Amino acid sequence: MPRIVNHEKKRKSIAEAAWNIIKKEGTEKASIRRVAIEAGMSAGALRHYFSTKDEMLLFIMDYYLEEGKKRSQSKSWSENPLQAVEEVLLELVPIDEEKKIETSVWWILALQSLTSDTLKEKKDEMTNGTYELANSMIEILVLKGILSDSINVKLEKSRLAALIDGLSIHALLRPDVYSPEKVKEVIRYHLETLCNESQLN
Amino acid sequence: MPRIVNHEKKRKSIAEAAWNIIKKEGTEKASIRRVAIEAGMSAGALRHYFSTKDEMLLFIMDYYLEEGKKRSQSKSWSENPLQAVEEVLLELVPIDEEKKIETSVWWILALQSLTSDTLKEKKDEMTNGTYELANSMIEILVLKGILSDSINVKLEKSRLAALIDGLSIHALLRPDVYSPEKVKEVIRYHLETLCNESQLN
DNA sequence: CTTTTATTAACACAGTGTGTTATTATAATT
DNA sequence: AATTATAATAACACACTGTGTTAATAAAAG
Repeated sequence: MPRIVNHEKKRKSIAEAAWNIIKKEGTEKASIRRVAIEAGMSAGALRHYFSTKDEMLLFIMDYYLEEGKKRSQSKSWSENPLQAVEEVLLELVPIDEEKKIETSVWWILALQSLTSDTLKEKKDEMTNGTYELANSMIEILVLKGILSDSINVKLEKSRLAALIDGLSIHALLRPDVYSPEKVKEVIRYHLETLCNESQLN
Repeated sequence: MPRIVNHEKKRKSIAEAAWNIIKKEGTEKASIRRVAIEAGMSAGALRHYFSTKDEMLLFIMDYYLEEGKKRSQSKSWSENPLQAVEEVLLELVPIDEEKKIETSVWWILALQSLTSDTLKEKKDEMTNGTYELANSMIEILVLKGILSDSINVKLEKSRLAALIDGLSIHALLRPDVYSPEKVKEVIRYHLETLCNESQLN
């Protein structure tokens, strides 16, 4: 009976409009009204697709995380497991302009999740990503027998996750000190210290 | 000629009022009007001491950083340099409720500094803290001859700073996974890996 | 007692997120 | 083809926000 429009498609187009604003002017400029205008609709119309702002922001993050996943899946990783791990970890760190924006939005949302009720529910889901990926990476290295025997696997997982997110935030806030090259260097250095000397080329 | 009031004292009392709100309800609830009421004055009066909200927030951070410094200066550090370094680093990480609040406000402000013009100027000053402290700690360990010969001092500084801030943010966002004990464990573990085996007790 | 000026209060303004209500448009039913 | 049900949209109202401006108050100095 009703006129039918592709709900999900419209949400995506809204997300893209919002992203354009965020890219240029930051998260807090992406108000519902501004995004609505950018997306070519009224604020009330937008509210029909996202009943709350946090909902919109969450969708945006999910959407762009998906995009990122697709990107990394289509990527071909190195044969050398150590190098492959390094490449995966580099995906988590803002080494180019696009990832910089994604990362800053990400951290802002993550910190907002401490006080916003809407975001609170998704907090763990949001913040778990790096931790799980770090775990996987360590496990891969363990399976491949590359890791030095003296390491504590459990602690290495926690350490790697923290290091990556620390680098992520430093690269964001102090790009002069933590340049993409520097970040890469630190990650490589860290991985090297985990390994048997004999495994290094 | 004019009535005289202690400007700085009033700013501090405002800062404390704001801090009370932030502690209970988060940064974004600390609006000028709310803080003014909490401090027992009108919004216009508050504006006389802080002409902008960012200015107020910056003062609050400075104020509480000073308090933190005083606290750590009055503290007595261990004789064992490795242990002393560990204790200093633990000061940077949200292992108790008070530091949790300080840290979350800190990160929120730091990330806002990416888009807010007022905060932008203070960005480096704000974000440099951990980096410089990490540098000092590594240098102390170098001077004491505790560090293993195989390490790259420069990279270790960057790595430590990133690790500490990463732990800081993880302890904030995932206190279930990164409990105070876990954080301590990771820091200790990291320091141990930097050292000569012979130096460890 | 008057003058001077720091301090305070009271608004106005544009912007925000969030709701509610009315209107439009369209697919299905009669 | 006319009617109807309802998704989609628009247009408000509301209580906030930060930021200004402008007038009133209070107290120290002449």
